[in-house]
Order: sequence, then structure tokens, then C-alpha cells
Amino acid sequence: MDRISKAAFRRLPRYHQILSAFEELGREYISSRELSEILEINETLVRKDMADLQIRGRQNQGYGISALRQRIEEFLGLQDVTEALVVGGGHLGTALATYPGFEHYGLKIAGVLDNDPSKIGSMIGPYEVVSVFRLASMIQKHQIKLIILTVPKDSAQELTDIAVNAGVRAIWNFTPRELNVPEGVRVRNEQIVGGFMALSYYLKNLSE
Amino acid sequence: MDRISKAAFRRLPRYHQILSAFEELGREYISSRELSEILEINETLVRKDMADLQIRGRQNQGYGISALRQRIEEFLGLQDVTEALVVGGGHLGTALATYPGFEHYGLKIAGVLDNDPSKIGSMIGPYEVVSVFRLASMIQKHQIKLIILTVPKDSAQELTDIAVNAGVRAIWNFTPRELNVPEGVRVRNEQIVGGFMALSYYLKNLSE
DNA sequence: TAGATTGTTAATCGATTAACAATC
DNA sequence: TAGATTGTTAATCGATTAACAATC
Repeated sequence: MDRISKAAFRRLPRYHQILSAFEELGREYISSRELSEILEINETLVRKDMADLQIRGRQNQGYGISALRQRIEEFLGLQDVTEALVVGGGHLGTALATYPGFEHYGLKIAGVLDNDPSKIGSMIGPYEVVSVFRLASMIQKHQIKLIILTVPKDSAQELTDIAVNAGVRAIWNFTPRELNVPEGVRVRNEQIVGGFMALSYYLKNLSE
Repeated sequence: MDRISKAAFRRLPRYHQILSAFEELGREYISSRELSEILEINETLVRKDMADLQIRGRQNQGYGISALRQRIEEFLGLQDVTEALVVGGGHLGTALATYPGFEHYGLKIAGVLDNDPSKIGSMIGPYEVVSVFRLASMIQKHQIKLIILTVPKDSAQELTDIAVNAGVRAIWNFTPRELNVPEGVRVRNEQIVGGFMALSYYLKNLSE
């Protein structure tokens, strides 16, 4: 059904963020020109993206912000609830389990797991930390399709295997490890340090 | 001097990660074939990237892992130390301030700042939390070129302005807000929720 | 009306891939 | 030698941009 280019797909979160911000300010329309300037991309590209989303603008006014935001949400499936388990209750897991605003995107944290006996039973935000040994059973019980992986890299693959066997179909991977998964399971790697590398290159070449 | 394509540039962190992992295992060479399979990209593309980095492989053996890793580090400037301030001492700021392994990339956290009086003076890992009012003076004192921004989105722009005026040249932005910066200042946006959006799309379209 | 803006097509640009020669 | 592999060129593919007609 819906088809947009990979490159356009990657721009959707940024469009969404800008639209939400303008909406909060009470703005109703935004032109391709404005969007293009904020994102530092070409104006025509914005219009092409809108056309791909089957969104039509208005001459002289631009695109309806609210309709456009909702269209992106619909396209990405953000209007349905996705339940996820946070696997790893360290600082990063805690940050993600309590991240403000995930609920606006349909992301609901169903629980937090950890392997440290001293953490199990303690609270992380509203969640009581559960033993990682219960990973498979929790996935099955709640029909979880997504896990958020924030464990030390040496246990990343093992836990992935358990989760996939239990029925998980997507892994949001915050560990610095490439994961091996069977066909039909999607991994999204958030290699934190990658962002720093890009900035490091820039800083190193400042003087030139 | 060094010139590689944008697309190749974005692949460098992933190459680096794989090379480090293989190096730990004691492997000395890796072929373009192996790299291409792990990254799920074309074999020729790997060889082109290596050529762009001016790295030469060996017939029948592949590329020297250690030399290649070092070449990437040199290219990205990871061998020099970059000092950064973490601005925002919430869960995410804490996670980043104490992230294990940043030092391997030359990233040194010089301090953590927060605006919450009850946090100031407390410890986050080895860092005593400092008032955000001291942002400009700390930047100047330590000649900081990079800040890691993990504050609530409503104060993001204000703190950015202060940091830029004080001499910061790069901002690693973990807030869900597009920042306005003058020419010559680089922003890297880590829109956390963007990663989820891609997975949400996948999960929504599973059955098709 | 003139100006601002969308929407679309064709041209261009950049990235990836196929083909294949070179060589250990 | 045969097989495995790199390195490079040319072909292809995909994404972006320029040009411009349409229209409110």
C-alpha cells in the first residue's frame, strides 16, 4: 500500500517533531519553504515528501499542520499502542523506561527487567524491576513484539535469542553490538557513540 | 585533505564497532565479504569505502583489522581527547555522563550541570553536579568545544545560546527540539523517538 | 492583478552495484 | 594451478534539485 522512499522515511520523525512544536504554538499552516529552512533541505524535496504521503497543501497557505502530523502518525502506526519491555535497568534503561512523552507515540513500557538480584523488586519509575529470567514468560504473557535492549554488550545476543524465540519481532538496540536475528525480525541500532564520532570529525577539522 | 562521501562517513561508526569486536576476539584480518554480510551491504561497497579511506587490503586475506580500526579513529579524530560538558543531570544525562567506554573514543566528560538546586552538589558518577548558571564560565575555563544537551526541551534553545556565546562549536542534542545555531556551530540531533518510529512502522505492517 | 505558493516533470547528482582484471 | 580475494571502471539505480505550469 503506502510506499515512500527510504530517504523520505528517515525524514518523517523530524517533520513530526517540527509539526508538533508549531501545533503547540497554535499555528495552523506551514509552507514547504519554512519546513525546508528548519530542516536545511530543499523546498521541492519537502513538497515531494508531502506528495508521497498523499497530503495536499493549499495554495498561498501551505500544509495543514494538524492533518499532516496525524497523517505521519497514521503512516507510522503511532496511533496504535505498542507495548515494549525494557531489558536492562541501568542508567540508560532507566532513562528510557521513564522517558517523558513516549506515550504520545503509542509506546507503552510494559515492564523493566534486570539480572542484578539487588535491583530486582526495586522500583524504576512506576515499574517494579523483574528478573531477566522471566523475559520469555513476560513476552508471551503480554504478547510483546518489541524489546528495548540496554544491557551490557556481552549479554546482548543471548537475550536477543531468548526474546526472539519467545515471539519478539523488533529490537531497539542500544548496546554497541551488532545482533544476529532471523529473517522477519527487525533491529534498530542506536549506536550512541556514532553521534559523537560525527561531531569529533567536525571539531577536529575546525581550523581548515 | 581526506574526502569521503556522506554515505560512507555514516558507515564508519559501524565499521569501527565491528572491527573492535573482532579485534577483541584476536582476529587479525577481515574480508570485505565478511564485513558486507554483517552490515548487510554490498561487498563492493565495502571495498570502495576502504579505498576511500586509503586502506589497502591483502589478496586472499582481507583487511588488517587493527590498522583499519586505527585509520578510522585517525580519520574521525578519535585519538585526540575531546572534553565535553553534560548539560542536564536527569536519567539520560546520568546515563551519558557515566557511559562506559566513551574514553576509548577520546570523549572525556569534564562535568555535569543541572538547574535543580536539590541536585547541585550531589554526585553523578565521579562528577559533582554544578549549577547551570556556571555553564558559560565552565566552557571558558576548560575551553570546552562540545556540550551534551539532555535538558527539558523548553530550556534547550536558551542553554544552546549561552553555550555558543561562550565558545562551544558542537552540540550533541538529545532533546526533542531543533536548535537554532549560527554558522560554524554543528548540531547532531539524537531524536530518540525517531528510532521507535521506524520500528513502529515495521510492526504495524507485519502481517502484509 | 501580482505575489505566494503548491505540484509535477525532467535533469542532475550522488551512491550503489555489476563486471571483470589483477594477484597472492 | 585453482580459488579467494582486492581494486577499479562503467552501468545502474535512487534521491535531489531545477524549471515551470497551475492556482488561490
